[in-house]
Amino acid sequence: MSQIPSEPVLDRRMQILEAAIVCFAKHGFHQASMHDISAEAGISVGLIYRYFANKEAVIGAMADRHKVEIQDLLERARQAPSLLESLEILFTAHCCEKAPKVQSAFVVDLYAEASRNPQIADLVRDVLQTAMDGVTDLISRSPEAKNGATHGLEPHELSELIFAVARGMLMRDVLQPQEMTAAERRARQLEVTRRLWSLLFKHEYEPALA
Amino acid sequence: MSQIPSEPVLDRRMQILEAAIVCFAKHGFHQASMHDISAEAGISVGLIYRYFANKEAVIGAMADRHKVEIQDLLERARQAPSLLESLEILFTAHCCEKAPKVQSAFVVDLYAEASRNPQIADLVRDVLQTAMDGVTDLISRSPEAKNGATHGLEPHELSELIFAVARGMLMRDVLQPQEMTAAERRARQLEVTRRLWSLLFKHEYEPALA
DNA sequence: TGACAATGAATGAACGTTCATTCATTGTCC
DNA sequence: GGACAATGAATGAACGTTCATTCATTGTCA
Repeated sequence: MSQIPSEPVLDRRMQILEAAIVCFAKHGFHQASMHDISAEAGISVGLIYRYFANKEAVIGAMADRHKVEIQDLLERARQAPSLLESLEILFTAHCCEKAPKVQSAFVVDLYAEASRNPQIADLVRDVLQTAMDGVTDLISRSPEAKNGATHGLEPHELSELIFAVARGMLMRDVLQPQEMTAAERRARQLEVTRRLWSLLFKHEYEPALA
Repeated sequence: MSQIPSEPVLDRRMQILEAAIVCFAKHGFHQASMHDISAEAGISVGLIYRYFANKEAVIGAMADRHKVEIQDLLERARQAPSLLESLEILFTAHCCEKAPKVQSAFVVDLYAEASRNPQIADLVRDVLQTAMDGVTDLISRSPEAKNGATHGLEPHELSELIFAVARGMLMRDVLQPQEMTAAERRARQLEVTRRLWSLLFKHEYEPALA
């Protein structure tokens, strides 16, 4: 098979969503106009309406896509050989794949939108719950938890702290004055991950900092 | 002298800002119209323009006010008798004074705005730096730090983690389906604070959970 | 030719902002 | 005190612009 797109409709949708995330991150959901998106995608305004009912639907589809991405990420984290490495995957992928700052800005905007759009809030809450359950499970199965190296905290409590830190770092990202390189950002995130890991789980490993 | 307000101008500005934060939290900076704000304040649209050059200036003034509030908060935290109590003040005041969810939504929106408005980003970064310096200082002076109970982490590293968790909790707040009571919210925040404190600083105190 | 993909000018609603106008209050003079 | 002038806070209709959305038209391929 060459690359016949079995669903050219899906390709168009993806093309539009790809453009949309760039515009949303650059201007915010409501500041980004449909003309901006169509220009970014290199198509006409009207065509967007062939694939999405309206702007809300584009935002909704973006949130859905984000959900799938998070689930993929969690699956990858699950397959890591150690808990630390799982956490490293979770903490670095979230902000370092693709365009770094675009992702962060989009997620912060998504939460801002969630604060006043109950539909988006439901979706984000659902994603978050799934991801947190995944990490809770990851912790439960880890040797660290089985060896009682968790300071008496329950896996779900640790998971909550881990996600709080992850969100907090994400928020900080959007303040960064100019683009860091993906490598710099990754290094910084790894440092935080290790620091957090060494605090949350008892370690006879190395004395904290890298 | 009876109670002649020496600066009625400031009162009007405050009245407008009070209305603005409600509208901004409810609809977001750019979704809240000047008409919304004037209606909430119970005045006419035109009057807003007597006290603020334009909408941007209202947003800027809100951010400035937030800066002052944070500095007050830090001052209060500084006066607490112990590090744990300082942290409790920092973690609870931020979300529990006044209207709880309004504050959180406003701050998340502020960060979203910062991601694309360099002027706002500068302001938020400045506030954050001041606050973090304050907490770093607080930690440095604490008995915990002097007794080497900080897991080998520097005060500023601990401060970074503390603020990351605080921001992360704030983001989570906006997902809460319906308003919690201030008391519930406070209880939850205190639990997280204690959990974090017991992880960051070595404790022969009580075994973690309340 | 017919069916469908794609265009982009046109539409109307909503927005930020302006400004001519109103009117309660204050000051001034007899 | 009473008549009148001056003030400027407050109003809200109106303006120009932007935006989401529509749809008549054009392009494309089988």
